[in-house]
Amino acid sequence: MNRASAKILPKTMAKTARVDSGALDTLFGALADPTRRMLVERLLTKGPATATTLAETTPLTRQAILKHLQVLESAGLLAHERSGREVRYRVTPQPLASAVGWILDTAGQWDSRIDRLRRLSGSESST
Amino acid sequence: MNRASAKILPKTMAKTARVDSGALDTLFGALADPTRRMLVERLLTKGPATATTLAETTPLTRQAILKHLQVLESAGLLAHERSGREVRYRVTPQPLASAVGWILDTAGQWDSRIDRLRRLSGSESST
DNA sequence: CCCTAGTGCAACCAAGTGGTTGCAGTTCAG
DNA sequence: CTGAACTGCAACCACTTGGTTGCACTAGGG
Repeated sequence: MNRASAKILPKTMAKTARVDSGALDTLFGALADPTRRMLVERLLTKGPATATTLAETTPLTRQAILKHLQVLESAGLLAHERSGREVRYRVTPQPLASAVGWILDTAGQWDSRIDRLRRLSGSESST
Repeated sequence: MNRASAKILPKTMAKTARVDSGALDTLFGALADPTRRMLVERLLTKGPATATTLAETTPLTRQAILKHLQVLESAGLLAHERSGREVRYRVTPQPLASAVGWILDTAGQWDSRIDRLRRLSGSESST
């Protein structure tokens, strides 16, 4: 998503959601990296943590992790708060709804096999 | 998704979650570009088309569009078929289920606000 | 058969990404 | 106060990415 900023998109998509495409760019872009997804999962399961702490359990340097955290934060998936000399990051998963929104909305243009998608979405923890 | 090699995803994705991270990389990566999302939407709403045709309605060259189509195809979102001297691309949205799967699964780790996500999933196009 | 429309490379380029190292600034503990 | 532990920049590097141009190849149509 390098030279992407304001690209022209057809108005054919005049229906739902419409989280401006830039947001989707950074959102999907943030999600497109395994390290970043790992960080999100980690922060979700083990709670808020600092870049330094997170870096300890990876082969990456603190700075690399920091950059990832910042990418995630700029996508709205994280927030940070300072506590003393530490900076703790936590997940703010709301933007994920935009992603799911776009996907479902888009797939909705499609045939009827969308039903499979819908069912899938609902079968994650129940059946 | 730069240093990530292209992976092929099995069509046996009846089970959503755990789609191996490489597939999610290319999937989210493919979705992280507005031009690419535009192409998917276009192909969905107006049906299959060739790279040349698609390029006519954008400021980009045929080759640029072609590259995007190939990225989408390697993410499993498109398939192409030759017909005479034309090559027609069509959307194969199944992989989107993986994306939704990961998101819902991940967000499921979270609190209970996941409910909002769930509701969103079910309210996009209540046809 | 020859011409044309359409596809398929491959080279090339600028800018973006993921990652590193090094160092300066801050905050807490003795 | 002094030092250790953290955070915050900034420079730098190799590799990817999105895009271009140019040209060879292929399939049909007159």
